[in-house]
Amino acid sequence: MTTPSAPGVIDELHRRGLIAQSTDEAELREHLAAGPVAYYAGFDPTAPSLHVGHLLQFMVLRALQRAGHQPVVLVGGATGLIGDPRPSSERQLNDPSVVAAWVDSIRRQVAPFLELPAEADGLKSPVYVNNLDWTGELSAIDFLRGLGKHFRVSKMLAKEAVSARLNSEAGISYTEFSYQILQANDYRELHLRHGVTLQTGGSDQWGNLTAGIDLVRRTEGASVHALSTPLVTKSDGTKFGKSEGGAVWLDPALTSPYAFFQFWLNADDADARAWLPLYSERPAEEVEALVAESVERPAARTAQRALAEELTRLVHGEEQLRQAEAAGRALFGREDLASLDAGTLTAALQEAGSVTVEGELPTVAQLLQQTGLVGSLSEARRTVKEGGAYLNNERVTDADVVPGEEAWLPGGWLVLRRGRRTVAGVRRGA
RNA sequence: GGCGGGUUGCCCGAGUGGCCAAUGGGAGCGGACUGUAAAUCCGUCGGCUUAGCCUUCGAAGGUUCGAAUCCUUCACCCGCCA
Repeated sequence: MTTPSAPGVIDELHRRGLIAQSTDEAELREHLAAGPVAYYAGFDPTAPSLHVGHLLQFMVLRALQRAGHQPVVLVGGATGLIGDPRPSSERQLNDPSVVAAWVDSIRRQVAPFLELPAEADGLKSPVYVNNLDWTGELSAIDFLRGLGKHFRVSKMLAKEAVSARLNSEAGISYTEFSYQILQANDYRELHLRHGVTLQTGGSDQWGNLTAGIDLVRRTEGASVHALSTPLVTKSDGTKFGKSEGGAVWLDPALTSPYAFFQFWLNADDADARAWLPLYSERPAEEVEALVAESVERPAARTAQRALAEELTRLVHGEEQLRQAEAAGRALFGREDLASLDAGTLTAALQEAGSVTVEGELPTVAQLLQQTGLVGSLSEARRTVKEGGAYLNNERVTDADVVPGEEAWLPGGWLVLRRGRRTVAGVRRGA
C-alpha cells in the first residue's frame, strides 16, 4: 500500500468525492500539512450493528489515518440514550442496558477498520472513547450553566433537522432538541482530552459539527475544523443501503457476507460507477479504468465486482470474501447444480441461508416458507402460480408437491430459489 | 372549555347500508426482455386446510337479515372560537 504524503489527503478526498462541506479549506490543508492532527468521528448505538450507510465514514477515517493523522473513534454511549433528531419523527428511547450492550458490539465492530497492518510505519493506532464517560456524570446545573449559556436557541432552531421537526406534525421533544449540545460538548471534550481539531461526519451531521466548532471557539478560544461527506444516493431515488430484507448490516450474523457481497454486486450500473471512487482505495488510474470498463462492457459488471470485493474484504476479511464469491459462482453459474461437489454446494448454501429438515419432507410451499423465501403459505402458493419458485433451478408448477428422492443433491441438499436471485438451501436432517 | 373536520390495507388515498378483502397511485414481489443491471410491458400484492373459509377499515358497544359505511361512548390528530 502506498502512503500518500500528508499534504495530499484533501486532494485524495476531493478526487474520490468524499467531501461535501468543510471548514475553510485552505486553513484545513495547512493544518493537516503542519503535522499529525487528531481527528474524530462518532457513531451512536441505535442498533446492535452498524450498516452499509456508516461505511463511508470509515473511508474518510482510513484516508486520514493513512496520511499519518491520529484517529479517535467515539461510540456514543451517552448520545445514544438521547437520540439525534431525525427529520421525520421522534425516536423511541432505548433501555440503558440495551444501549450499553450496543456500545460494546459497535466498539468491537469498528476496530478492524482502523487496524494497522504490521508494515504500517509511523501510522497511528486509533483511540477509542465513549461520551458516556464525560456526559454521564454531567449534572443538570453544569449542563445548563456550563454549556447551555453558549447556545442561542434561535440558532439551535435553525438547524435543519430541528426546523423540519418543528414544522412537522411530530414536533420535537426537549430531549432531542438538546442533542446538539451534547455532541458539541463531545468535540470540546475531545479537544481538551486528545487535542482533537477535526471532526468528520455525514452531511446530515453538518449542523452538529458546526455546533461543536462554535462551542470550542467560545470556551477554549481555539479554531477547529469539520469535514462532511456527501449523502450516498441511488439513481432511482430510493434510499441507499436497503436490500430485500431491509438494512444491510455489517454484522455477519445479521447480514451474511454472501448477502453483503450480493448487495454490491447487484448495484445498478450508474450507481456502481458513482460509488466506486467513494469506496475504493485503489489508485486513481485503476478506479478510472474500472469505470471505463464498466461503461464499455456493462455486462461484465466490473465496477460492481470491484466494490463487492473490496468492501467484503474490508468488512469481513479475505476468507469470507473468497467464500461469498464462490457461493455466488456456484449458485448463479452456468453449471448444473447436480454436478457441483458436496463441499462447494454446502459452503454456498450455508452462505446463502438454509434450514435443516428432519423426517418427513414437507411440500414445496412449506419449504419456501420455512427457508424464509416467502412470508406465508399464501405467498408461497402465489409465487408458484406466478412462476417465480424454483427447485434445483427448475420451475415449480405445483406448490403442494413433496420433492422426490431424486431431488436430493450431493451433500443432502435441495436448492430453492425465489425469483431471479434469492436462494436458500434445505438440508436433509437425520 | 365550545364548535367543526379527520382516523381505511406497507405508504398516499377513494369508498357513506348489501355487487367491499375494500377503486386508484406508490413501494414491494413475480414473469417477459437482459447482464444475478436499468428502463419498459404484464401479473401479483391480509391469512388459511384456497372453486370455500377466517380476520381486517382508530377502540369498545349498539341498530340491522346485513355495517368500512348508521347510532353511542372513548382515544388520538387537525382547524376555528374562548
